[in-house]
Amino acid sequence: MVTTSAAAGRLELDPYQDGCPTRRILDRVGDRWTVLVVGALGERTRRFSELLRQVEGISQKMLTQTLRALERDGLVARTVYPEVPVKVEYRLTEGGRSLLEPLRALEEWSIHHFGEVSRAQAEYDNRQSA
Amino acid sequence: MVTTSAAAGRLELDPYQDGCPTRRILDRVGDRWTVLVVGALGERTRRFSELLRQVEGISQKMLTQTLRALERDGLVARTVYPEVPVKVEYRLTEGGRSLLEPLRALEEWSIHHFGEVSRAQAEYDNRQSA
DNA sequence: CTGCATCCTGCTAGATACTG
DNA sequence: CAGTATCTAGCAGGATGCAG
Repeated sequence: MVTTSAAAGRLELDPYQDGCPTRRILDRVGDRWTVLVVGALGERTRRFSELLRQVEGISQKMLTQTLRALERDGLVARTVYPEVPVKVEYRLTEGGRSLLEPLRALEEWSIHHFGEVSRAQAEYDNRQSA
Repeated sequence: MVTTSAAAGRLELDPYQDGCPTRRILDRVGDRWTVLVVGALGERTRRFSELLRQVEGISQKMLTQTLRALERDGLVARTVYPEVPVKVEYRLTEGGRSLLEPLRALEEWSIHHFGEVSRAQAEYDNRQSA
């Protein structure tokens, strides 16, 4: 892992620029299901059907799509066991595991600030209707 | 993810559960424009038109929408100066600034892993067409 | 079991025009 | 300058059926 000296090298890859390549990454990473699927794979290797059950609300189509994208990005590895019926396992690659940390940070933030945000929303809505 | 030691029996905040409230937060936070707008406000207070210019590619509509959502969440404060023409400034609240860190972590990750991911994609696409 | 193809729908976001 | 309102197109994503 490269250590990140935060503010230093921000100029080369400025995500505020429209064409900036990091935007593509941020888009994928910010995807609703990506976050949850990567999280679900954080603990251990999982089968397709396991993921379908664990990530509540995801459709088969979106799970497939999300996994394919992650595989293409080299963040998830896919292993097919040619049994009958077929068994397919997914696991995070090293890159995928490295993504786990920033995502956990986000999740921690969500949990920690949920109450605060909810209160703010309630107040805001109150002011509006008043 | 929620596997922070104390999280044993907290069904309420399991983001894998469909109804989990943290999902709403993750959804907003993971939003394409939210990340960029919060980032743009990280440095200092900015005016509407400044943001419109800085966050390249965002439409006026989406900027307004994103700012309203952030304001509602209590993450951004809005100040109107009743001059002519009107001047409106946006700044991060304390909560908003606290969000800055996990977002920066994500951005750092994107920058550091961009090359790796690109290579993986190229390889993947090669295998497909072959 | 896993996953692709197809069809169909609702919402999202862009463009445009108008206002305080 | 900083919005709101309306209209529309495109596409994300659900449902279903089929295949390896």
